[in-house]
Amino acid sequence: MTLSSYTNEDKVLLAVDCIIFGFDSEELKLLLVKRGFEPEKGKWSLIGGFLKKEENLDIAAARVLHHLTGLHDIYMEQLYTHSKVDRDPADRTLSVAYYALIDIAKHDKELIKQNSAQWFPLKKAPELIFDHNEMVKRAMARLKRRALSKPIGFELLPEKFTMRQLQKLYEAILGKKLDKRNFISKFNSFDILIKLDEKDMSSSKKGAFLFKFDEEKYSRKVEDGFNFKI
Amino acid sequence: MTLSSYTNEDKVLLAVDCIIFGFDSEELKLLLVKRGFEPEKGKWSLIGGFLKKEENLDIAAARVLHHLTGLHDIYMEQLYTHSKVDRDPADRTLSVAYYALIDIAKHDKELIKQNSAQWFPLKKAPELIFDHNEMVKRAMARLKRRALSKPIGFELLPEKFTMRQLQKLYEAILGKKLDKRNFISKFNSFDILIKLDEKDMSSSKKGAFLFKFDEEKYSRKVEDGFNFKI
DNA sequence: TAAAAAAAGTGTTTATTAAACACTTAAAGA
DNA sequence: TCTTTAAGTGTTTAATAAACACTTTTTTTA
Repeated sequence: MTLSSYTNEDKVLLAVDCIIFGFDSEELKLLLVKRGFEPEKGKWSLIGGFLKKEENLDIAAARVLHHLTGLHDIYMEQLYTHSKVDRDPADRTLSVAYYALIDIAKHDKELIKQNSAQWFPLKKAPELIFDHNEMVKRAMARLKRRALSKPIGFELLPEKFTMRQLQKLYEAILGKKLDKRNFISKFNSFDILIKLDEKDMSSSKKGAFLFKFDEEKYSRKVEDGFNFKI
Repeated sequence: MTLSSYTNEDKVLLAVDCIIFGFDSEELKLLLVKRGFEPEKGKWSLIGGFLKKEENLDIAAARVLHHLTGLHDIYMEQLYTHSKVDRDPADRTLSVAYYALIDIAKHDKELIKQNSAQWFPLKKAPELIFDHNEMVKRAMARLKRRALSKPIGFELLPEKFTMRQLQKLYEAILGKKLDKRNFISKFNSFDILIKLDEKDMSSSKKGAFLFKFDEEKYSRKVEDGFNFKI
């Protein structure tokens, strides 16, 4: 077989942009950077970078995220490829949006400061460059959808968490208040949490039991086709 | 503001590949082409083409589809961007998968013959080149998901259809038998069908009433946030 | 040291939705 | 006129979702 090459076709620049979500026990946050180069220098932006020849997109997105936060092995998912012809005034560039869920306590605070990055509550995030606002909107919609069908939220929580934190997180993602008793009994029916003997004393006098996610039970249930619909 | 250009970054070829679904009253079908050039010449493939500098992806996908079928204004949706480094042995190429839903009766039969394209029942489709099998799998999953949350199926049916055809379509998409009475009462509860005075006599002696989709009512319900969950 | 405050924890009832189920009707063809 | 074939039509039961309020524990304060 002869390998011909597609010599007469147009080539384009391909960027990846990451919508990085965090959660601080109260609200969802977004990690943004102040752009250090033209065009749109000084404005807020998602973190991004260009795909290199020897990478696939997942690798490129992980590299970009690692570069900003120092974190490895982060939950990321490809969202959508944005291609409006004039989306970047500097050059014909397409961008593949990825979203990432990280435990807000874990990233390298020095590193993000060096990169002039900053956490913003989702509702108070500034206007972003190019089509980044649309990317965030899409990411939010996907996150909501995922949260309703699998227990994705654990990526955003510390290893040990209280039921209240878990509920607050779901409330933040879904954008509505949930009933405490219904939420807990729903979640208990999944049977994927381990109740610890420890209590978290930071938010009440009585203290609240800590739980952790039982990855093993979870994987088994996924294999069995269990439905985690909230 | 000075527009700098990203001069040192790698550029890549970007293809679009279309998963084209049709429905023939019995089963879902896929429109495939026999590839006329190397690499993998003579094997079956999704239809595809390269993104041109002056197009966005939606336009490119529509162009590719129109070129094969002669059809305009087809329901298409971007699915996923495939980026494995060696996915195309000829050149470093990424591909954005789109899926399309068309009324199998409408396309230009001559044109597809000229392009050595052919309809295959989904279950009897041949092995495809590159990562096209994976693309089809993803498309099928998306179609299933969409069918459960909005009445997407009308794109696959002729303008007038019987309730039986509609049910068969959903059965084909969801991959399971549905109860006739439950299906009809569910669909009636959406209140987006117009019952015509005509009957289709082709499949029974009694004849079955024809219906058509009420786009106007549907749009109003979408605006009101109505949930079309099957 | 008793009362107030503050969040944790815990079940039951009711409403809604989904699933299971079978006979009658209409018309053509033998 | 009897047989055949698919169309058409409601009700009952099961499962899931939603609504709902009081008790417990411990610290702080009067």
